[in-house]
Amino acid sequence: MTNVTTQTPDGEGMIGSSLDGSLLLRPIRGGNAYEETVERLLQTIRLGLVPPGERLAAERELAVLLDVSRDTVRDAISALVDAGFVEVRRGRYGGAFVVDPVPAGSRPIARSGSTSGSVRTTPADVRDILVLREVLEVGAAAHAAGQDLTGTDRERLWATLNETKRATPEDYRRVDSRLHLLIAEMSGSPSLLTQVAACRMRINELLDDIPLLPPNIAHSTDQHERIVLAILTGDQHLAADEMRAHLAGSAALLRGFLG
Amino acid sequence: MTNVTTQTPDGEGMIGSSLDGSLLLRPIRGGNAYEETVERLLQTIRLGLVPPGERLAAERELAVLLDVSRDTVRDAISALVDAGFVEVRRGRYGGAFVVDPVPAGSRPIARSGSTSGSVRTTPADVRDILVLREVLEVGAAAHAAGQDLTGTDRERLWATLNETKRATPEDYRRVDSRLHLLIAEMSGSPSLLTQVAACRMRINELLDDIPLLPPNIAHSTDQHERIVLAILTGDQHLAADEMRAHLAGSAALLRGFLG
DNA sequence: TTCTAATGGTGGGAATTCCTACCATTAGAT
DNA sequence: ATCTAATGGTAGGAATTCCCACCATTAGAA
Repeated sequence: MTNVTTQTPDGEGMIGSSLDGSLLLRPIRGGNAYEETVERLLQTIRLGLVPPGERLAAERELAVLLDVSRDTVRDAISALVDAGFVEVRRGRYGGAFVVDPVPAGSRPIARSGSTSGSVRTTPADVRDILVLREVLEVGAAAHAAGQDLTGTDRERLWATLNETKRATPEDYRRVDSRLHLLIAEMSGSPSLLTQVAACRMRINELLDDIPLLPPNIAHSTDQHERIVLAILTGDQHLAADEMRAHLAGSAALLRGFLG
Repeated sequence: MTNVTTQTPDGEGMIGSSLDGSLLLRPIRGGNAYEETVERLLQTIRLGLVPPGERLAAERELAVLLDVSRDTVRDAISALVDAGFVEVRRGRYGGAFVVDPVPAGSRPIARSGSTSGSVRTTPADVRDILVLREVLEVGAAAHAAGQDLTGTDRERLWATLNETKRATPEDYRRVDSRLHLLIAEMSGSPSLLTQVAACRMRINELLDDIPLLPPNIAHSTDQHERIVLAILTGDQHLAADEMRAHLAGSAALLRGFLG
């Protein structure tokens, strides 16, 4: 259904099947401005980019950064307050502060006529997102290894790696995300970083449904170290391979539970 | 400036510098719905997904596919008519038909109070998008090579490759895009395909500003053949390497003119 | 011819989003 | 104590976008 180019009077190649217009004719926006703003702010919190106890940027600043009206930002923050993710304090040096600890999974955030009926994730969806993740993160690791990293960047990598080593199980997801995002940042491409973040967000939603075992954590931390070392020594191939191996672990886990 | 987490009262790691919130706090949408709709429709035309003489989907259908009101779709189509890309016919079996031939570059499409002051692309922007493209397309090629392609898929690949061989210079951009998108489709990840398409749209905008020389075309077609062969023989490493080499060409071109 | 169905064209009102001020609160500086 | 500056809170109007219903046109079917 919804076949876009039904008739092909004299179409040049008739390659058709799915390379027709319908490829790019997908939803322009993932929802209204309000929903997307909530999603973005939630990401910065749940990916650990704004740690518990820290403050989000000021409303006016967020409005500029997200290119959205301040009203919309306020609506979004209000939703985050209702959901228990942030607390708002007025006056100078006030703002929206991330609560400590950050509430765990489940995100029933919505407004009145929200038509988002929580679509079920099929095994095909799982495979889809896993392929995308591998492409993005392996590529990011390889490019990070190819960069001429500054001393500061190297220290940040190492420090974040150490954070993952001493992270408690409840903190692990957040710290793990920080490390992966930091690697993506080292690739030198903000767009790539954005894609990795969006992808991890989707993956994290899936991971919320399956248990995280200590043995997995130990193994994962070991792989993190090898990835970081490969990046620091500038070995692009090794960085890619180690990242690929690292991702294969959680991929198998996800496929086992959901695929 | 615009440092989001200015003060760090007791922040856990003070990793701070750029892994703070500002990473994900980038513009939510690339413009208003109207502008994005025009852009998407333009790309389906200029990427050759709806060939000259063919008809775009009906307004009501586009509205559903793009998740935008029909009014906005109509505004966008109206802009395409003004710009000379499509002609509209009424009545049953009517619709918006792509003119033949498709008008060449330059896109002065705009509306009345358009505040989009055509943001200049900086060298950093060029590097950014080029890194993202390499990651996405090299990854797509590698995964395509790793797939167990059906006979039909193999034929489509080969047929599209042959189209690029006999394409005229004016057709080349369109046919080239089709091949690259087909490769992305073969990766088996719809999300990856979408990302590749979006990325190519941005790249094509940049390519519009620089000349396309026949020697480039010949070399490019040669590389296309090697990429397709690597995919068909299931050699993931070779497919990745050939794609990387292929992209390096236009990357150098873009860096030379804009970077 | 006549009818049918798909399609573009039009209009009114609602919802969302944006814009632009201005008010209220608060921590620190003076 | 007072002032300052940054911040959240509020309000009105404008612009954009959406939704829905209905009209006009047209190719093909009956």
